[in-house]
Amino acid sequence: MQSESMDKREKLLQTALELFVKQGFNDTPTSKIAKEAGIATGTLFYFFPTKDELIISLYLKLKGQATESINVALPEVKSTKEVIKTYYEQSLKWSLRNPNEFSFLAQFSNSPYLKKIGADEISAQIAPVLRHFRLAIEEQQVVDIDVNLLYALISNQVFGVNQFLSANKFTKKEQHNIIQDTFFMFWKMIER
Amino acid sequence: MQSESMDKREKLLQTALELFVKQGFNDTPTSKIAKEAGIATGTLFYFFPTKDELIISLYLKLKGQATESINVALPEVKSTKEVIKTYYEQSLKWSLRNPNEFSFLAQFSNSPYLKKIGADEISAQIAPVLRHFRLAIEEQQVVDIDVNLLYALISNQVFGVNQFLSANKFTKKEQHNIIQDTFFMFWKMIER
DNA sequence: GCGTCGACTGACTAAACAGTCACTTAAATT
DNA sequence: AATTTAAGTGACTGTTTAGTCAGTCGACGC
Repeated sequence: MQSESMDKREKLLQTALELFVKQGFNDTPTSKIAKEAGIATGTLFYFFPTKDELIISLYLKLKGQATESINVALPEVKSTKEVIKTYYEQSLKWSLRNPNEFSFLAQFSNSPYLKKIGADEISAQIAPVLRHFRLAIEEQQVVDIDVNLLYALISNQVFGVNQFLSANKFTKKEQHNIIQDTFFMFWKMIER
Repeated sequence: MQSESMDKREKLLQTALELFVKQGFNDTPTSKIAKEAGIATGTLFYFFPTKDELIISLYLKLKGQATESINVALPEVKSTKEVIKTYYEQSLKWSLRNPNEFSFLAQFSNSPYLKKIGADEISAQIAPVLRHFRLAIEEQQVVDIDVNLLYALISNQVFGVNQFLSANKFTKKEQHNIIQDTFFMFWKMIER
């Protein structure tokens, strides 16, 4: 039956995502998640021992999905500039394709829940990207700044542009142009 | 006694800030806030009819403080570039001087609580800054982009640099240099 | 056709919660 | 001196919450 029936664990995570984004962690009791998902509360705690672990599982799953989706498009063959451009575009496109997921990640990352995750667990995920950035700096293609600062700059520019694009209604074409233009600006900022 | 005894309303907001930043909205009951502040729970609800209103009051107070502290340093006489630079520096310095306040604002802004505030209330607060940015664009000192996009870019770069500076231990001098350098980069990005 | 095992259930409970209310206190007003 | 008013109290309550538990159910080997 695995192929036909919805995996209940997944269904719970999916429902939790929607409710957390809409109502916040505070105002979404586990009972509501289970009810909305059409699953017994006992089942929720069968899969996730506590509400905190449900929230953290959801974060790790979504963070993993985003990272994977972005990294898949980063083949080694491209030039350094192309790698950074691809990272920028893919991050932005993922965030626009998955607004709920992105919103949840932002909410989680800016809450005290973030501290409940091991720092290594985070740095492990961004390590491959940092390697690319480090390379770009060593090749002297890019200004000589701390690689973590570079990472913070690009991430937060992606966040800002997402904010702007989400707050307005643009056509696909307009969106594409804004992404291109803002990357051009970003590159101007960091190129040596 | 007003000058000697701590204003209880203020004391409650102050205590709430610390607990919200440390534990999140979820895990900070009103009873804990009152107890920690050494004030009866009834008094909390005397000043703030609901927990939500306490949270929103705190947000509005802090957002106002930040805005005021930044705007005070924006005299009209300066050149356009100086105005943007001052805005950048002041934002960053306020965030570094007030880490708890900044953390709370980030947590609030990325949570569903934000939607409980009128959009006008927010746009009213950033209006003066946007006027400056609009002027800079009209003067052709800066690339011709939507002023809201410019605002998003500068805000999020401030956020990113704050993240980087907070995550590391720098001397005042190093901090100052990083602020200068990143503004220089930012200006390179947006100058025409 | 018996036993076990993992997925799943939902009524239940103990604790915690936001918010109430009858009351006190102290200062200002009349 | 009497009265009103506003600030402040904390025990209390009805509700909600996260989490439990005794047990159902079908599958699958034996």
